[in-house]
Amino acid sequence: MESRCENCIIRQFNSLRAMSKEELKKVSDTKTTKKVKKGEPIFQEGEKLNGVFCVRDGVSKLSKLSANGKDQIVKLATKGEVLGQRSVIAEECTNLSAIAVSDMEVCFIPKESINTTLQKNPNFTLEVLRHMAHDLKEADDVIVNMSQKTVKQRIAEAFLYLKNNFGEDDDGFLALTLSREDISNVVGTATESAIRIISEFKKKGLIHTSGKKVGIKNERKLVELVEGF
Amino acid sequence: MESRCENCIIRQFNSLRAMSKEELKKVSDTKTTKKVKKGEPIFQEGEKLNGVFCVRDGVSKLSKLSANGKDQIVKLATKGEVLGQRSVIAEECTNLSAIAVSDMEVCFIPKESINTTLQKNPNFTLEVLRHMAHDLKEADDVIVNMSQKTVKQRIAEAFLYLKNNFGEDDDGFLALTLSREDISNVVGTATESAIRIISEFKKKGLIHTSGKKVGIKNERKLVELVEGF
DNA sequence: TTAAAAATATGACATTTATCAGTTCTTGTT
DNA sequence: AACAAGAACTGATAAATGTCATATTTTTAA
Repeated sequence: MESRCENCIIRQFNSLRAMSKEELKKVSDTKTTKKVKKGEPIFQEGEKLNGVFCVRDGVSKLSKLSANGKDQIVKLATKGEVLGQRSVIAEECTNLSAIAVSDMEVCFIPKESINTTLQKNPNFTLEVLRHMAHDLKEADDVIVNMSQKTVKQRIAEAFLYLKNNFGEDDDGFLALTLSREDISNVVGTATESAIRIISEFKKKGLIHTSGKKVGIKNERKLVELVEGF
Repeated sequence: MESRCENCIIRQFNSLRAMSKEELKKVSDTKTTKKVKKGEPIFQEGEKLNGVFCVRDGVSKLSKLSANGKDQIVKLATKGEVLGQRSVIAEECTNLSAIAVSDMEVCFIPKESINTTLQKNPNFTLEVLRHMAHDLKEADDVIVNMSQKTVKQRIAEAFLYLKNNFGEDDDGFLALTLSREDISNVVGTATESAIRIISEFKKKGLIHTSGKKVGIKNERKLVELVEGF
């Protein structure tokens, strides 16, 4: 059967590729595969995770509830990414919720498999470390964007990000469709403000929309906007 | 002499404690100690680092220049923290500048010592990984604060953070004194806005000031403010 | 298919924050 | 001690963003 980790291509994109044949076999024997419908949670902020989730298909938003009751989306995770790693490694409850933004297929890998490999396979640990170093750098960038760019710039950037990371469909719309609320939670603004700016972008010919779908029409101008004209 | 890593207490607070006796000896033989005056850089954004810096004394701000020419301070690093780890591990140029906020003493450890230990000592790698996992969580929190809290709340939180992490002096002022500009760069706002809010806090009896020094007068109210009453 | 619910959109207005211009206070230097 | 340079501060005003109310469209489910 093709659902053995040893044969899974997804693995090539994450730290699991540093596992040995035997380690992978063990993982494969203990893992379980699970389908998650759009809108359903994979896990919730504050939960104690018994393992990590490897995304085989679909996209998940990683978000954190703020004191004022709004969710802040910290990251969008797609095919190949491993969710819950941070909290399993730090042996803490997770600080983020993971909710499916599209229908998903994820593999659950019990933390024991991860932990014993971390203890025994320095290459694996190093690989995980490198991934986390990368995530940390991205988080730094997000901090700077959040505090130094205007909402308009952040929304423009979000669209460019969606295009670069998830591509476009045949009709030229962004392949990943987010609700206006999700967009506002990515850039950290009020939903109405996001909607207003999206309308403005449309009027100015930077994007085109159809329902909640958004397509990029003038990428150059969007880039200029992000960089401050 | 007491400047050998094996005897350095600072080490207890960071991932170096997971090194073996021999590894520490090697580190100690290759490390160099350096004094950095307040305001001087340890390294600058974009530099390629040939090693990491272990903070023995003093405080450094880690910041990133934004497109609009303002610095965003991402973290304040103090005694025991290791700077430059992320970029050495990811083998990338550093994404942050490190500038001394008070007079400092740091040890430079060449990356070779770090890398060989990462290859050979899984415990060390795991320890570094745990630290980075912690940093990542903190970064997530900062993102949420930046996007969901008002400037007023962020400044209040910054003062509480400074008290909790650096303590107070004998006269009840925060032990770490930051310029108004640095404060504004921590919370991501214009210097004038930060000053205005600090004046307001003073009028309301939440803090007291003397020159650039700030002391917390009513911690409870500050906490309430951060949490949104 | 249609009614109800949810999401999107828009307007009016309040609030927050940035910007610019200028003054006063500190600090370090000679 | 005097002065220059840089911080800190204040006011006036503009710009950005949030909030609330309401209309319209889209989606969902009976």
